[in-house]
Amino acid sequence: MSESPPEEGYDHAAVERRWQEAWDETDAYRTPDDATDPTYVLGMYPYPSGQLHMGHVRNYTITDAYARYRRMCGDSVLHPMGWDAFGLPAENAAKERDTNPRDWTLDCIETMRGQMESMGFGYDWDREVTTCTPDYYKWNQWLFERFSEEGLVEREAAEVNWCPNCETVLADEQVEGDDERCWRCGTPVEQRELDQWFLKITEYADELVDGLDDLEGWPDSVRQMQRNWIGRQEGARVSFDVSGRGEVEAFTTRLDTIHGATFFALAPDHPISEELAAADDDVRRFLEEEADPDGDEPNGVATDLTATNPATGEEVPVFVADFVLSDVGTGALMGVPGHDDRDHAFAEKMGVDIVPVVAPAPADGEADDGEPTPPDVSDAAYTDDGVLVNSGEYDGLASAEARERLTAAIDSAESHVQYRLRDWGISRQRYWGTPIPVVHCDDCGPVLVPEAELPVELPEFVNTTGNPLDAAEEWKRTTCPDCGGEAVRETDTMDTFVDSSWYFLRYVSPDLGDAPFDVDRANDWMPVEQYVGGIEHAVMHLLYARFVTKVVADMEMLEHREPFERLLAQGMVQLDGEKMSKSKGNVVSPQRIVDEYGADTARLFMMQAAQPERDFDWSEEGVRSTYRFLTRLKRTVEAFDADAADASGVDPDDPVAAYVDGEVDAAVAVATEEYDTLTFNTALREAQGLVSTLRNYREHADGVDDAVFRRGLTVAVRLLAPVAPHLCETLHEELGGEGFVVDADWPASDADVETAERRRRLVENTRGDVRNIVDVAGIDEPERVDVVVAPDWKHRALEIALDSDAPNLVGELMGHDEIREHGDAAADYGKDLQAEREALTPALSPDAEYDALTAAAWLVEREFDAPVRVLRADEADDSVARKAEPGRPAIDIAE
RNA sequence: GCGAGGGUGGCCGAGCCUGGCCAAAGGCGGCGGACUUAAGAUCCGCUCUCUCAGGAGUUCGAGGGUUCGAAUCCCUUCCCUCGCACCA
Repeated sequence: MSESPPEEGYDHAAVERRWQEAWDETDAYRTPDDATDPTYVLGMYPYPSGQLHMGHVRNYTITDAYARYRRMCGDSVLHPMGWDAFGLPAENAAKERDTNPRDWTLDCIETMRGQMESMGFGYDWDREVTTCTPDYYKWNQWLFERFSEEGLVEREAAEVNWCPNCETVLADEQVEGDDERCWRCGTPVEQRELDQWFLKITEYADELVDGLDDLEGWPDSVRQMQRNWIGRQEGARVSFDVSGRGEVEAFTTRLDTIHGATFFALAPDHPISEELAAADDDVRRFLEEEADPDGDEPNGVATDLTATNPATGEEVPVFVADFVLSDVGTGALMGVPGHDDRDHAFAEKMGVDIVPVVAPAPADGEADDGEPTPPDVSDAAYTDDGVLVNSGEYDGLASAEARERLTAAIDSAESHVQYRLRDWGISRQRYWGTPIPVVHCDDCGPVLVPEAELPVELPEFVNTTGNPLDAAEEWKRTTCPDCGGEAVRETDTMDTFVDSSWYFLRYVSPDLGDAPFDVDRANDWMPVEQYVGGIEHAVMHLLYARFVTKVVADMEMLEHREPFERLLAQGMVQLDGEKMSKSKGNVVSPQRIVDEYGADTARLFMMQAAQPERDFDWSEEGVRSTYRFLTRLKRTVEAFDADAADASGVDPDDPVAAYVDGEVDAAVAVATEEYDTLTFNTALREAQGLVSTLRNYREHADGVDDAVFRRGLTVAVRLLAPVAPHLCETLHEELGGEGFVVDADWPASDADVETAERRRRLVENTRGDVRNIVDVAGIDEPERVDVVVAPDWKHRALEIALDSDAPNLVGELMGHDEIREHGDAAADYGKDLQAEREALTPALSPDAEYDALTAAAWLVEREFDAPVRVLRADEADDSVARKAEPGRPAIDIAE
C-alpha cells in the first residue's frame, strides 16, 4: 500500500503494525473495572462519517498523548472511545445507496475504528459505546422517563421549519439561503406548529450560569459563550394599564427610567395587536405589509389605544412595532427614548416626546451641589446609569437604588429574572434516532412506555419521503399501557444531543444491563479530568451535558454536578490559512500521511506545530522535517552500541559527560511541566533539542560516556513516547528496556531549571562572543582560543551587589577586604556594577562556570578547528583575565 | 453594537502571566561549506543594518504612558478571527 518511503526514512509501516498488534494482544490499554479513581481523559466522540479527518487526528492525538503521559507518570488512566452514531446523514446515505442507516453506520464505524487503530490511539475498546444500538438508546429512553417523573419533560406546540415536499422538520442549519429553502429539494420552507417534546433545561438556568464561575479549567471563551447563550437578565416586570384592555405587562432592566417612558409598544403577534388588526385597517396593513422583524429599521404603527404610565400617571401612546419580539420578555415594552438607542430612533420617527430622566452622575471630584444637569437627549439617548432627574420624589437617587425603590413602590412592578435560554426541544421527525418512549391513547393522552418494555426499538427502515416511523404502520399500532385500549406510538425520535449528553457516563460500565451506569464506579471515576474537542460544541453539547449531569445528580445517581473538570477547545488544522473542507478541495487525507510517513510522524508534526488550542497550517515541509527527525533519532539509537560497557554513574572527571547529563535533566524538568499543561509543542521542542545535543555529543566529543549517552537516549525516547508511541516502543526495546514504553516510568529529574538555563545561556553567549570576535576582527584561522573565568572576588562582588541596598555600592564593596585588596580593578568593577545595578542577575559560581565552559569547550573547538583552553583567572595573563566578569568570561584568540 | 481571542524577523511559531541575560528559541524557506561522480539524505555555519576583538543602531500592528529599563505592564487606535445581537 505505501510507496517507498520518501527520502531515506525508516520502515514506519512495519514498526507501526508490529506494535499495534503487540498492544492489541496484551490488551495494553484496558482499564479494569476495579481501577481506583483513574485519570479520565476523553475526546469528544465522533459522528461516524466513515473517514477520519485531520480535525479528528488532532483531537485524539491530544487526548492520547496526555493519557499516555499520565499513565507513564503512574496513574491508572481511563481513555475510551465511542460513536455518536445516530443522525440524519446516515438516512440520506442509506437512501442514496439503497441500504439502511444501520448497516451504513456500522460500516462507517468499522472503517473509522480501523483508522484510529492505525493512528495508534490507545483506547480501551472494551468500553466502546455506540449510541445507535438498543443497548445504548434504551437508556436515553429510560432517562427520558426519569426526567418525566422529575417534571422535566413537557409537550407543547412549537414553531418548526417544515418542508412540505419532504414532509419533515428541518433543523435551522438545513434551511438555506435568504429565501429559506429546503437544503435537499429546494422547496420553500414553511413554519408549522407541531407538538414537540421539551426537556426543561430552563429550570437549571441559574445553576448552569452560576456554575460557570467555578469551571476554572475551562477556557474563558467557552464560559462566556454559555453565559451569552443563557442570557440571564435581571430586571422587573411592570404593568401599564392599556385603555379598554386592562393591565399589560412589560419587562425592563431599566425601571429607573420609567418616568421617561413616553410610549408603549406591542409585538406584531401580541394578542392585543392581533385583536386590533381585526378592527383597525392601519394596524392590519402594518402587520401584513410593513412589519419586518428582520430589518434594521424600527417600524411601527400608531393605535388608538393609550397606556397609563404607572409612575407618572400620564397617558402615553401605544404602538404596534416590529422591533418588539414576542419571544423576548413579555412581547411588550415601555419605550424610553431618552435612554435607549432603539427607542430613541423609534420616537424620532413617530414624533414621540423624548424626556431625559437620568443624568450622568457627578464625577468624584466635582462639587456635589445636588443639581445634576439633565443630559441633552434630543440627538441621542443617554444609556448609562446615573442620577435620576425629572422623576419627582426619586430625583437625586442613583439608578441602582432607584430601581429597587421603584420596584417596591409601584404596585404592578416586581423583580424578575429573564433568560434567553429556551427549553430544549428534542423532537425530530426522523428515523435514525432514539424513539421517544411514548404511546398516544385517545382516552389517556400521551403515556410513557413502561420501563419493563424498554427499549422501544426502531422498526425496519423504509425508504420513503417524510418520517419512516410514520410509515411503519405495524410498529406504530400498539395498546395503551394504562387502559389497554388501542393506541399509536410516538413517531418522533430524539435529538442526537441527548445521546451525547451522558455518553461519558456509559464508558464507566458500558455493558451494564440494569442501569445506564454503575453509580459507585461513576462516583469514583467521574468527572472527566480532561475533555478535548472542537469549539463548535461550546454551547449545545457542553451545555446539554452539564444540564443532564445536574439532573442525574439530583436524581441521586451521581455525586458530581459538573461532567468535565478541564476543557480544551482545540484549534483547527488549516491549509494556507483556510479551513480544510471538501467543497474547497483542500483536504489533506490523514490516511495518505500515515501511508507515506507513518502515524508517528503525523502525530508528532501536529503536536509540535502549535499550541493545541490554536489554529495552525498544515505544512508538507513540516511533516517531512518531522519524519527526518524520527529517522535521525532511530539511527542514533541504532548506532549506539546497546551492549556497550555499562559504566555505572557519571565519571566526575569528565566535564563533557556531566554537561550532557545536566542537559538531560533540564530537558526532563522543562518537558514535564509542559506536558502537565498540554503544551506539547514546547515539551517536544525540548525533547528534540535533547536529541540534537546527544548527536553532537557523540559526533564531536572525544568518546562518549556510555551511561550518560544511554540515559540521554532513554529519556528522549520517553519524552517522545506519548506522541510518537510506535517508534518509541522500538527504540525502548533497542535500548534494552523492559516491557512496553507505554508502561515505562516517566523520567525523573531533580534538575533546577534556573541553573540549567543559566548554564545554557553562559555557553551560548560565550560561543556567540567567540564568533563575533572572529568575525569582526577578521580572523581567518584561529590558532588557539582561551576562555577565562572571572576571579572569585568578582563573583563575590556581584553577590554582595545583588543583596545590597546601600546607596553607594562602591563604598559598600570596599568595606570587604577580599575585594578592596584588588584596588583600582575592584573600584572599576564596582562602578560597573553600580551602573547596572537594577539589571543585575545572579550568575553561576566560578566553579560551575568553569565546569560548564570546560564541558562546552569541544563545541568551540569543533566550530573553529582550534584548541580551546578554559582557564581560571589566576591561570591566565592578567591583561586578559581582567576583562572577565561573572557570566561573561574573557576571551583571547590567538591568530 | 456587546463580548472573547489574536496581530512577533521572508513564512510558521515560542516568548508576554512572573519587565532586564531578547536582535528575540525552534522549524520551514534561502545562502555558503563538508560529504558525494552527481542529486538526495546527513552534518557545520550564515540569514535586520553598520562594525575598528565580543561594539552600535533600528525592530515585536500604530500612537502615547509607567519605569533606570518594555515584545512583555497601562491607555488610545487600526486590522483579523470567533461568539451574541432590533434582548426591552
